[in-house]
Amino acid sequence: MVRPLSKPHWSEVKADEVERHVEEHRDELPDEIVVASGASTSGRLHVGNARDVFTADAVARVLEDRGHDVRLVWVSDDVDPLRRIPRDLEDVLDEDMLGVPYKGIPLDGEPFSDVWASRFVEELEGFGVDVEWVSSAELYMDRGFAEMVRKVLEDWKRGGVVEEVFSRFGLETSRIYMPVCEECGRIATTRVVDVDGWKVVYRCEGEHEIGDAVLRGCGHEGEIDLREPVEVNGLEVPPGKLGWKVEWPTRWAYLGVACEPFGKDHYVEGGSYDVGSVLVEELHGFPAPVPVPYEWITLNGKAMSSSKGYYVTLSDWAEVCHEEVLRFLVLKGKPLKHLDLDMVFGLLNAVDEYDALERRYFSGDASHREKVVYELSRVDGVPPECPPHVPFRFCAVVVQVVGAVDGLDEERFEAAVDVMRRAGHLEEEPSGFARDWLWTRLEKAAAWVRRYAPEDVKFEVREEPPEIELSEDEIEFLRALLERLKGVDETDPGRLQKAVFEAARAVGMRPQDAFATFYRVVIGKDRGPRAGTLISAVGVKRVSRLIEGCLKASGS
RNA sequence: GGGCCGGCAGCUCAGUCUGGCUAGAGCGCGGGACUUUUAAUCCCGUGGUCCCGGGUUCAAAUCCCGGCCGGCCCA
Repeated sequence: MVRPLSKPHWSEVKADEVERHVEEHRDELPDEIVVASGASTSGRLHVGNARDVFTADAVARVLEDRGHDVRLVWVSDDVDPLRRIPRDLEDVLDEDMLGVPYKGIPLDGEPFSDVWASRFVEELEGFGVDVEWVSSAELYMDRGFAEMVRKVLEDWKRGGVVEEVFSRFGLETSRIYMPVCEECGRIATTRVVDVDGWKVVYRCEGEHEIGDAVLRGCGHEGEIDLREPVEVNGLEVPPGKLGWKVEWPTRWAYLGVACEPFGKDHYVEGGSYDVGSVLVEELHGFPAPVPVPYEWITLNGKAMSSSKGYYVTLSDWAEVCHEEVLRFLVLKGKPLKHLDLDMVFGLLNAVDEYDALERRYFSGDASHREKVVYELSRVDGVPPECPPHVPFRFCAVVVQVVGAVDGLDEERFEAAVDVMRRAGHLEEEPSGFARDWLWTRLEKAAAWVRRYAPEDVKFEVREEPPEIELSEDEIEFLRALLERLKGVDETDPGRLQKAVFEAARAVGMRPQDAFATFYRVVIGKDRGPRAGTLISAVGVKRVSRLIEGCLKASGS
């Protein structure tokens, strides 16, 4: 047995599987390999929804690299009934929107679901994912899909495959199709009474638990045509939708899906993938796609939820960190691994880890699997050179030192580069790509400081000398420090660090007390970034001015 | 009741699919650079019942069977 030189990444293993699948079902599948992903558009879409897409994108990218034509589609589930009013929209949406399909809920004149979907698709572009957005509502309004729906309902009416498969799994078929009530606009309260060709007779009645509410049917009895949209709140919505367990397989067959990632909740015995796989084969004569079940992304250990307003969006992430780092976090581990997001220290560690990987990639020390992870993490291909990895957490200090937390300009950028240079983080003068890269990192670090940095790592260098009460020792210490700062090379943080320490020793003060005094004078806190680095960054002149001013203002 | 996933260093995990070098990394911890507070940097060091039991094998963290514990999901 020859030991393989390097092991494949999970995306490659999946791609192998998809290739075999496509080979085996050449007659039933389209020429282009369709990799599907999707989400329910019931509210703002977040990084949890992005795992689905990144996972699909990874498999798609590998297949593309192998020379296949691939379609990456993303389906927005927008005909589902609204279960609860999202927290961010409590003031905007009315209770009577509950039970109405998302597509029929207006938000600034646009369907509620399209607002979320289009925003998400746009965000995905920024993360290097180009999806073909397919709206479920539009599918239902498509003639070809409507024909498949009719086929399903006819089969159901005569007690065919659907009934047989459902009962095999111990499931009921009573809610196999949900018409939209033309009277009240809700989809959650209707029942099919009869099916006849394109016509579906329904009644809006009974009590239905949905979310935390109980909805009562309006009593309307009507008839819809599977080909004709219905108007709800001035918006055009499909006449109804299939129950999820039939809708999914029907969609696979219609779109020709060969591979699809989905949340692990669907991947259980008797769950929707299980039932769907059997249905799609027996009803539509189409092979079930290669499944890629994945775990949820949690935020500080808790599930993200758009309806509860507890989430991080792709835009949130991109504001405070590199897009690649999120892709990296999602793609490095197998899809079924838990991934817990922590926007504070977890984020800093993730950037370090990503930087280290990037360095190995460029030095040629990366294993095969690492190379794949790195390349899959990239938004826009491999950069022309290895970026100048000034640690992200150091950048978070630097932006505060140069006063760029609220915005970066040329002058502050130069000051920041100066600090990095003195701190020994730059091997050569950054230009072109390296410069742009540093600019981006500094901007993101600044945003991170604004939004996520804990209080104890935040600080601001004083503009004016403070008036504070100083003990004799402290006065002595500050004078000694001032003296020592005079001749010191300000580009040498180590030397400056020593100067503080020597000054403390000269007056017999405990170093930690001396340092605390120093920080109080310069940044108004008891602690701060390493003193030498701070003085070097701020400049001896400015520090001296603060100390002198403070001594004067404090009456010494 | 069933399913999926996980269990390896103090912590978070990689390695398990495809059995094979001495079981790794980061963080932590100890020490040093520097008599120093800090999620600044570098260096050195520390750290293990790979959940338990059995089986297969020349060889098991890895494969098989049976348990235990935890998380999640379906019903």
